[in-house]
Amino acid sequence: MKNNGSIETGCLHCNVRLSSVFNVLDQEQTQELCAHKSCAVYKKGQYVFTENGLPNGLFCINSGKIKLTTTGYDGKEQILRLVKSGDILGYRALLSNERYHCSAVTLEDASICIIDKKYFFDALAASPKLMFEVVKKMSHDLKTAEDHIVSLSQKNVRERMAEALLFLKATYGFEEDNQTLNVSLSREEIADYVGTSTESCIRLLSEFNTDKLIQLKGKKISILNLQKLIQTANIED
Amino acid sequence: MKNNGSIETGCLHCNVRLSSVFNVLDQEQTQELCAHKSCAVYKKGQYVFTENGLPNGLFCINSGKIKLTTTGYDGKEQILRLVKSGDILGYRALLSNERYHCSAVTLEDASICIIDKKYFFDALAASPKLMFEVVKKMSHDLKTAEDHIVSLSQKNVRERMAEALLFLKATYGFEEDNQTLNVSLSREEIADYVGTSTESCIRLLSEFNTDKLIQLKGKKISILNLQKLIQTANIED
DNA sequence: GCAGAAACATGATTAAAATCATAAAAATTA
DNA sequence: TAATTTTTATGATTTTAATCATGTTTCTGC
Repeated sequence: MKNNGSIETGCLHCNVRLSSVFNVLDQEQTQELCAHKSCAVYKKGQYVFTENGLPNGLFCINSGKIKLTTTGYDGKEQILRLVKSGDILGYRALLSNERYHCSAVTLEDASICIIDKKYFFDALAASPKLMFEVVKKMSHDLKTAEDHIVSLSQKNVRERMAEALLFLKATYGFEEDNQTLNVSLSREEIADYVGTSTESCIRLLSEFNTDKLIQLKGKKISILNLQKLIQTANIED
Repeated sequence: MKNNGSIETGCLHCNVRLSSVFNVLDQEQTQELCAHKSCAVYKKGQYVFTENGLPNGLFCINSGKIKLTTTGYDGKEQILRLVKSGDILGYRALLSNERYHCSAVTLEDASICIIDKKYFFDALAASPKLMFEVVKKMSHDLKTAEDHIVSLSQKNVRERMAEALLFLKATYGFEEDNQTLNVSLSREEIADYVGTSTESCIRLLSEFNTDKLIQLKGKKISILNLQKLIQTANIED
């Protein structure tokens, strides 16, 4: 009885797995993995885990988008990372044996597996390959965070806003029309990523809209002039 | 011929090793390590590695302090991390098989070992314990970076300046007098960490000095009123 | 010890962005 | 569908911090 779930949720048949850190596992290891995970469905806006909580497993996003946020001073939110299907979630606190220092909230309905903590550690110790994959993921997140630091330190709000739109494109890509960002964030959420006030965020997006860099339709943002947006973000000189 | 260096530089007798990621190695592994490292001395202001360079080993700080900086837009420097003896250096690019995305510059004369790349990877694969130590280090650096993001996003320059002084205290500690920060940075370097202009940095430090929060003597900064500095940094409410 | 350069200091001005205020539009719920 | 709340929008004002300008001190090399 290796497979607790239905055939659809079996890891061997999971096409997201192939683009995840678990792609390095062989068939046997994958079945082991499958036996130690459980899957859950989350509604939009639900918490997957919360700040200060203790991790008891590794989350793996099957479908859906998630924001990692932390509550700063005066209760203001800060979006630290954005996560998509195939990504692992909650690995930092788990690996360093600490409490979560941020919360994970779904941006849309999501399906998420949780892999048993003990099994995951054993799997890591048994498979250097898997460990290296996780290290690469963390390394990438560290680089992204440090890029963000430079941006926050040295760029003005307009540049950071343009950069944020490019980041959303890089993270979630476009819809079928090849220009609409495949994620819906409120202006406040965008501001919480960019590090500005909601009003400034609204103002700048309106301005980009007027200047035909982007097109706004409710929460949907389309990139009309990628080249000019890159210029506005002032990426490399 | 296991030991290339003098007895003083042998890893077995290195007291810095015990507070480093390599403390998990046994005697035999430590001798192996010793056979695959070489040690070098750097003068203050020297580059250990530079942005865009290719890593060919892991650096381990024997003595001395190092700043990790990246060149932002308009050539402005950003200090990303501060490194001290016992710390490893240049691990991110090495582990993710990328070029360095920042440069490492010594803040004072330093003695630094470099551990052969191939050996280090083999050692990691052979010792999950060592790997976990490295992962913990990266995890810590990621948390620090994300804390910095929140600070840059949500705090004003005065708060960040106070926070930076507390960070220097946490990183390098005090001198024997138990109040003077055990590191010498120029005002410009502090500004490059805080994310402000050199002038604003100078002004705020003078102000803290006038307000008796700190005492300035050239590059030496003493913390006179820790409690008030914590208040000024607006850490937790 | 001196000359030049770099770092530190401080005032004046300008620019950027936050905050405050108000209102319209959209979404949610009764 | 009407009522209420939330989100988006935009103008006016204030605050913050950058920039510009100038002078002083400290450091460094000869």
